[in-house]
Amino acid sequence: MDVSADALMDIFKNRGIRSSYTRMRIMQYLMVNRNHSTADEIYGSLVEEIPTLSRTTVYNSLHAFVEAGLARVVTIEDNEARYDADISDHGHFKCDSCGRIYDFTVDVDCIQPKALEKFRINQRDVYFKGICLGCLDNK
Amino acid sequence: MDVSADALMDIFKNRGIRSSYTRMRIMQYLMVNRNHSTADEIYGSLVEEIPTLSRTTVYNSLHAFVEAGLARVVTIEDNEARYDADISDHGHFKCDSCGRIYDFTVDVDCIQPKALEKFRINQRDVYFKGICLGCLDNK
DNA sequence: TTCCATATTGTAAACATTATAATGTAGTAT
DNA sequence: ATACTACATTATAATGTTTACAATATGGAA
Repeated sequence: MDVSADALMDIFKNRGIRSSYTRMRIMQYLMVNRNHSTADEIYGSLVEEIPTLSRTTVYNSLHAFVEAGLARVVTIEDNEARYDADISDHGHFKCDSCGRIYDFTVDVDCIQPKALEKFRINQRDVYFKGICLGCLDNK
Repeated sequence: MDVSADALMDIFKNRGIRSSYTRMRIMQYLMVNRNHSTADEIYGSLVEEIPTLSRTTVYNSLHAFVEAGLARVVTIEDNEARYDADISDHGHFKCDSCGRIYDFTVDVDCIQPKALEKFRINQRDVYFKGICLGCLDNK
């Protein structure tokens, strides 16, 4: 699944954020590597190709994407923020053994807490943890 | 809601972790202040009463509690871990305006993702964000 | 009371993230 | 096309949270 530069420029323009080569490469990375990368993983991969890349730029860009609704932060682990370009409603499962993060579909509408009836809910996150099938089989 | 030292010593003994004054005070703090405190908030409160208290001890104790199943980590925000002595199944709502964290009851059994059918699920977290009623009324 | 495993402490280090100020660039207006 | 302006990028330094480590103190069993 590749993403053309033209398509990205359109997406950025629609969301009101400026296009740049770096920003496009970061967004492409998120869209191609759907592995819920950390900012540092993105930096480490892209700096080989863009030697002048700065960590701050990665953080700035990711924040801009989140603000613009183009990506979500996944805080399933307490010591690092991960980023996900899939903004459709879905949950995340983290395997405590191999560390992989799996997506799964969730009907968030089945969660309608009475305590929040009059609250304005902007974001719903569902995080599960345990052992994935592959790691269970390896024992 | 107060918690006697005797009751706490029993709880610790049942879970196989050693009792100590510091540890009991940290657990009491979590059980009385059900406000999903950060490690630093707990340290800041207790150090007035236990001047020799060390941050490391707070972290160690909290980790021990989580390991023993006496507390849960709430990672609703990406830059800080919060701790919750309420280990019953419930979700967390964070108000983006006032920052308060609300509990709400969730029927987690209504979430049965097919993709995870053969996975072992050990922990389920539901995090919502938005604006709470109080903050909505203040506008 | 003695002893050992473990808890506590202080310091320093690791780690992720943010602040700042100078420089570079995209995109609009001229 | 050119110039201009707002914004993106960069390097460095600082912040904030959490962990590593080694010395000391303590809980609980023998």
